[in-house]
Parts: sequence; C-alpha cells; structure tokens
Amino acid sequence: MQSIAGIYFSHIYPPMKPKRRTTIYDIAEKLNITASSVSRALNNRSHVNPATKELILKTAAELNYKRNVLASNLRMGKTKTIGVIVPRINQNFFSNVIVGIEEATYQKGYNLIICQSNELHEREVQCINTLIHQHVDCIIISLCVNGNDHSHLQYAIDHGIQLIQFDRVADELETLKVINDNEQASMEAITHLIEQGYKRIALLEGPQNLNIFVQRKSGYLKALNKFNIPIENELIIENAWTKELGAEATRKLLSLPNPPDAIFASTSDFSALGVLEVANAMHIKVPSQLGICGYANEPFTEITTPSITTIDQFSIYMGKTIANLYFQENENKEVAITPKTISIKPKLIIRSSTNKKGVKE
Amino acid sequence: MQSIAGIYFSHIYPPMKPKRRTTIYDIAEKLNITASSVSRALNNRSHVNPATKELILKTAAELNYKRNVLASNLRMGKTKTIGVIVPRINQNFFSNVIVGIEEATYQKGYNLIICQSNELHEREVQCINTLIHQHVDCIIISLCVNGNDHSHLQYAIDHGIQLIQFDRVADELETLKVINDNEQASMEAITHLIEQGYKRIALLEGPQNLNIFVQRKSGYLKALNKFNIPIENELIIENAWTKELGAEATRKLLSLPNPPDAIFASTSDFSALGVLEVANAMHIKVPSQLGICGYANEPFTEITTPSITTIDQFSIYMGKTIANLYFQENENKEVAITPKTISIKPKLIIRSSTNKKGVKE
DNA sequence: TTGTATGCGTTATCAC
DNA sequence: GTGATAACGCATACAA
Repeated sequence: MQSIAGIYFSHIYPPMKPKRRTTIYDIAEKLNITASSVSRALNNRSHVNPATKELILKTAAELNYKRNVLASNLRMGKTKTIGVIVPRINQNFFSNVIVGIEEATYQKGYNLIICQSNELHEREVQCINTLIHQHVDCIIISLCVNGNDHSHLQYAIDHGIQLIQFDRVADELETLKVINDNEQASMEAITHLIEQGYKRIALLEGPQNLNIFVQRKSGYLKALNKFNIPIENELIIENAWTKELGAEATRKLLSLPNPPDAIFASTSDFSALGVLEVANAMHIKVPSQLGICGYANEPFTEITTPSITTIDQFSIYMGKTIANLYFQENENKEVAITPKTISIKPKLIIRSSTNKKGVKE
Repeated sequence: MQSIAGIYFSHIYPPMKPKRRTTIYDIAEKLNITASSVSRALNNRSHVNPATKELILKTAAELNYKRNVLASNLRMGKTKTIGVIVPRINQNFFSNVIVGIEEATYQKGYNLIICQSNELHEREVQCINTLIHQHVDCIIISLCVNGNDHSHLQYAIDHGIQLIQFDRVADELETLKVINDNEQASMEAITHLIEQGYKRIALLEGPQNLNIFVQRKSGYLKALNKFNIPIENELIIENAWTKELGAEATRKLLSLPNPPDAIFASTSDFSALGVLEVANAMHIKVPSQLGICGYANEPFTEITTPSITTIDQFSIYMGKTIANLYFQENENKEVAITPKTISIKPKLIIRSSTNKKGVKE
C-alpha cells in the first residue's frame, strides 16, 4: 500500500454487480399464480385463500423478497418518510428532539430526512422545497430566527404534506404544534431568583420575532409585576443569544452605576456561559454577588464552576411527542377532535449559580 | 380554546386537498409535442431543437413543474439519497461529521437518511436493512462497539450500494474509508505529557474490538517505549469509556500504592471529565499533582476548571471529506486509481489540565 | 377467491 | 430532432 500525503491507495477491486432483487412477479411465476394475488397476500388486502397466502409468504421469505419501496411509493403517492428541519443539527436541544422523533418513527418503519436551515430563511425555504420534492408525508420544523414570511410553510401544506411545528413556531399558522410553556418556565426562574434574595434581575432577551423569546420575556415581566418589582429598561438587553453576545451584555450590565445582582439569560445556556466567564474574569463571585440562570439544560451547565441553574425542556420527550402526534392524527381518522397544540411544561433545574442562600442541593 | 392537562384543542380545519402536480405530459400537451421530447429537453439528453427546448423550459417554469422523484427513482434505480449510520446522533463528534456530510451533499441535491445504532449491533443490522430497503445510493457508517460480524455490511455492498466507513472501521472490509490517525495523535499526547514532566502516565482504554481504541493504545505504548519508560499493567485500565467508568478507574488508580501523576483518557472527553471530577472531589490539584488529557475536543473541555487538554478530530472537515470521496469515486469513472483510504491527522489541543510547567498558553 | 388490465411519472430504445 | 412504445415494480378496480 503506497501513501501520498496521508492518502493511501489500496488495490483496485471490481465493482460487484448487484443481484437483481426479487419481485412479486418472481414469486407469482414460481407458484403459477399472478402478481396481483401475491400483492394482495403480502398486503393483507381483501381475501386471499389462506393456503395460497401461506405459500406466498413462505416463498417470499425463501426468495428474500423485499417490497420495492420506490415502486410502492410511486403507486401509493406516499413515502413513509418524514422531513425534519431544524436551525442546527449539532445543538443539543435539536439533536435530542431528533433522537426522540427517530425513536418513535423507527418502530413504525418511517424514515427521516434531516435538514438544517443554519438560521437562514433562504436555506429554510430550500429545505422545504427539497422535502416537497422528495414527497415526504410530513414535515417537522422549528423555525429559524430570520424572516417573518411563512409562505413556504403554506406551500408545503398546499402540497398535502402534514406540517408540525415545534418549539419555535409561527403562531398564526394553523398547524399541529408542540411547544414548551416558555412563559411559565420563565416566571418560575425569576420567582426562584427573587426567593433567593436577588433584588435587581437583568434579562438577556432573544430576537423578538421568535415567539419563544417573546414568551420568555413576558414571563420575566409578569414575575416582576407579581412581586411589585419595577421594570427597568437598562436591565433588559436585546439580542444577547450567543456566548459572545452574552459576555458583551454582561460587561455592559456590570458597568452600570447600579448593576444587577442576577442575570437571567433567557436565550440559552451559551449566553449564560458568556455571563459566567465574564463574572469569573472580573472576580465577581457567583452566586453570592451575581446569580445566573440559563435556558435549555445543555450538558455543560452541570460541569461549569459553579454549575449553572437552567431550564430543562425535555427535548427527547418532545421529539417522541411530536412523532406520536403525527401518528395519532393520521391513523385515528375516525376521531373527530384531536389536540392541535401540545404544550410541555419545562422544569427549572436549580444549581449552584443561583444558590445564594447556600442551601445544600 | 379549551385546555386539558396542558393539551389545547383548537378549532378543526379541513384538510386541504393537494393540488395535482404538473407532469411532463401536461407540458407536452400544452405545446403539442410528446412527453419524451419534454423529458429529453429537461434532462439535456441527446439533441433537442434549441427553440423547442427553450419553449419547454419556459412552460415548465410557468406550470411550476417539478420532476417527480418517485417516478424518476423507480425508472433510474437511483435515489440520490445517502444513508448515514452512527452510534449516537447527539454526540458531538458524530453530529459534526453529519453536519459536514450534509454541507457537501446538499449542494449536489442529495438527501440524507440518518440512523443511529445506539451502540447495538442488532440495531445496526436493522439500520442497514432499512437503508438497503430504501435503495440508498451510498451508506456512510461508523461502527457500533458491539459485534465483530460484518456480514451486514457485505450484504449492503452486494446490493450494489457504495459503502464508506469512517472513524470506527472494520479494517478487513475493503471499502472506502476515512479515518483519523489515532496512533499518531496518541503518541503526540503522551509525548506532550512526558515533556511536561509527568513520570507515571496511566491509560484509560476503550473496548479493544474497535480499531480506534487499539490504535490509541498502541500510540501510548509506542511513546512510552520511545522514551524508555517501562509499561506497567496496573496503569492501564480496560473499558473506561464513559464519564462514570472514567471516574471509577480514577478512584482505583489514585488508591494505588504508587499512583500515576497523569491520566490519558484515550476513549473520550467524557471519560476525562470523570477523571477531573474525581480529582477535584479528592482535592488533588490539576495539573500540578495530576495531568489529564482527553480525546475528541468536546466543547465542554474548554470550559471546565481547569480546561482539559484534548485531541481535535476535525469532525466537520471529516464529514465533508467523506462526502467528497463519494462524489469523486462515482463521478470520475474514467479515473482508474482513486484513493481508498483517507487518513486525517488529528491535532493536540493543549490546555490547562496538562500545563504543569505553568507556561502561558 | 383469483385473474386481467391499467396507471403511477419517468426515461430509454427504437424507429422515422 | 422527434414520436411511439416499453419498462421500472407495485397496487387496485373490475371482471370472472
């Protein structure tokens, strides 16, 4: 084996010529019956003579028959394929949702086509077109941050594709939806901070064209109102939803004449991590001098020093819920009323970064 | 909108009846020509009158024609679909490889079907069968830890499916491969530890039926030999490839009469994290009393206290390389000799956990 | 219960 | 250069 710059050449092997797959005609021929009978037997359609049916199944197994999905799809106009569009595949929340979807759909023999929009509206439109093109039976989507135009989603629906939105949804579009109760989670987080004795709580908010960030902000405002704490605009920082932006926002907040004593990074744990790193660099003690709460329960929040309080979204469960919603909606056709929106209640995970009172966890 | 236990019912909307998609017959009829001409024009096959061709393309655009891939696939016996099988989707290395594959294949109009084996051989076999069933053109796979039987891979090849193995590969199977130079990376890591002044370096090794773990161990042994350091079996811990097992191994190692002063968690960063947590809990100073090196450059290694030295595998680049290897192999049919194995050299990322000499990073 | 005939939409092979 | 026709493999309406 010779090698050039880390690239190895092995000997050339001839391409195998693929064996021809057995078809229902092969089975029919062998049994001296017609292909339609074979098809019927294989699909449990109408009534086939139990004896011949058994014979058919037996020879099908013998000949290692596998239904040609390409032909079947063409004939049926269905593909048993579900398209999933997420902003980023390699983000914990989304990859976990995909895992959940996969677990539930796998058992039913469905396939998944995964696409990522990279947070770009244009790319999202392309993904939709690809999936329509592929004749998927269902599209599961969490919207990207850019763009308020949802005509591409309507376009998919017009093609007879079942659309399910999750997490980042367009409220005005009437589709199946699986969401988190962001407002409630947000309120709980703020309530927890107040109960820990924090007085001036800042909010890092995300792009307000995404409903999830609107809801999280709303929860923040409601909680403050409930406890009669005045809302101060200087404590609300727009568009701080990456680690870098979170860090930047923190530097700004901590240099205020009257700085906050807690920061709720409602956008993500990455943002919260930015907060923590700045605090550590400035030798500001967390949680005694500054409380920090993130969102999403990314795995790393458990291993930072100190560990970060955050909100778990039950992402894998969410994925399963989405898939089951699809099956429920499409199998139980007799049921007139099915739930159109399922809301999952997230859970506040209290860790060291907000444990001001030093209570044993 | 009424609500029951977090499930909301909205009003019922009627299912849209999907519009019929336009076919080449529609175009042909409109232009008073035959479908075959339309097909030829659309596919640039043989010679079509430039004038009619332009007319065809124009009306195709007008009627919003989209090729029916189901029919095309059936006719062509190709699907322009690539199946990817990984042990776990939500593991950073794998999700990044998928991102890389996706980026490269997306541009070429290919689709991805993602499957995860969950580290179970049985499930891996199922995945292969599913993908064969779906008539994918190519299967990209990284093997699960269990099982030495690779007949299912051969089975896919026999079906005329291009097989590409990456990272965890079966050496004896002659397929396209994209791998890391694990041995080299391992040697570099150990060399670095020795240069930092560590004398007794322990190894956490992974299941030895996976070639990557064999190679990493081999690199460890070779490096020690090179520096004339005796190999001590009590410093080599088998099967320590999760955080928990890494922690357990560390407790065992540190309770030895003559404990190690460095631990190379060759299996993963998760394992290294287990080491770090035990060290922190036992108030053993890292890196001065114990050096720690992981593998994979998981994002969290940067944010632990102290940050963890590790090895970057260029996962996204690896994904792109895999995809391009496929295209190269299948497009340039005239090229007789193409590289069969591409080896990517990983990079040692030196961080605080091994910086014993206190050199400024 | 089974066979016959047809169509799903496309592409390839022939003729002309 | 273009048209007619067959074939990919399956599933179903209808006839027997």
